[in-house]
Amino acid sequence: MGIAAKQACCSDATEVCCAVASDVAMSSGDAAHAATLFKTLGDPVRLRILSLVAASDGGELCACDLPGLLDRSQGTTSHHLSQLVAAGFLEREQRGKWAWFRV
Amino acid sequence: MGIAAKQACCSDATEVCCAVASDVAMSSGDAAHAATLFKTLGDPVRLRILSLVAASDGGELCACDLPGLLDRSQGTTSHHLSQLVAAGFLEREQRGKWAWFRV
DNA sequence: ACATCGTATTGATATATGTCAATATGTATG
DNA sequence: CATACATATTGACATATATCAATACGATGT
Repeated sequence: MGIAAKQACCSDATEVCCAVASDVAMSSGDAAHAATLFKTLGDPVRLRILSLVAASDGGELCACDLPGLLDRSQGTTSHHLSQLVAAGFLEREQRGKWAWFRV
Repeated sequence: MGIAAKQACCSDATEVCCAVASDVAMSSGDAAHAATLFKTLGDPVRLRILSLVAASDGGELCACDLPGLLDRSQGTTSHHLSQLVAAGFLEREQRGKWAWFRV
């Protein structure tokens, strides 16, 4: 019933004597923001995309290679690329009719 | 159609001259394992639990405080704690009838 | 043993997400 | 302009997940 927090600190003080965990810990907003970043990394296909881009020659990779490398449809790879770009993990550059991505 | 990978490397060599991205990049197994860890962190409630434990006095927190701190039911908080323990982010210790957690 | 309190598990439900097929958009080239 | 090709978007569907209420489990103390 929430006794522990009181026992740990300030149980006998009438004034504020120290910070409690709920004040020091990250806010709900911070947690929500950070969680979206982790969630973006929480898919094996997206992790592999990041790894492939980072390991590619020149640090960039063409979207045209991903369906073959990942064994996923073109639409699916495009979807994952969009998420990685939206989260700021990848940058997109259109060169001719190809789309290139770098970390 | 996957032309870029060939153009980037080895296009005119008959023998192996350098590593291609798909060999250097993380394997599907590695990606799957890492993704499960990120997925565990990809929930705002679990991030807040980790933060609260880390910020708690003595670095440990009683499960009894979480429903109040997180505004979630007892069953839900227990569920998240189990996931964090299973992923190795938290350790659980039973003391009396209370369960205490540390990072 | 019994009653009580804290925690874990189960069942149910709503929402989110990964996936593909199909279609649309856009970019170069005949 | 028309055609072909690369990428993005949409619709549909199956699975995963966060959540709660209810119940089961486990430990304490009377």
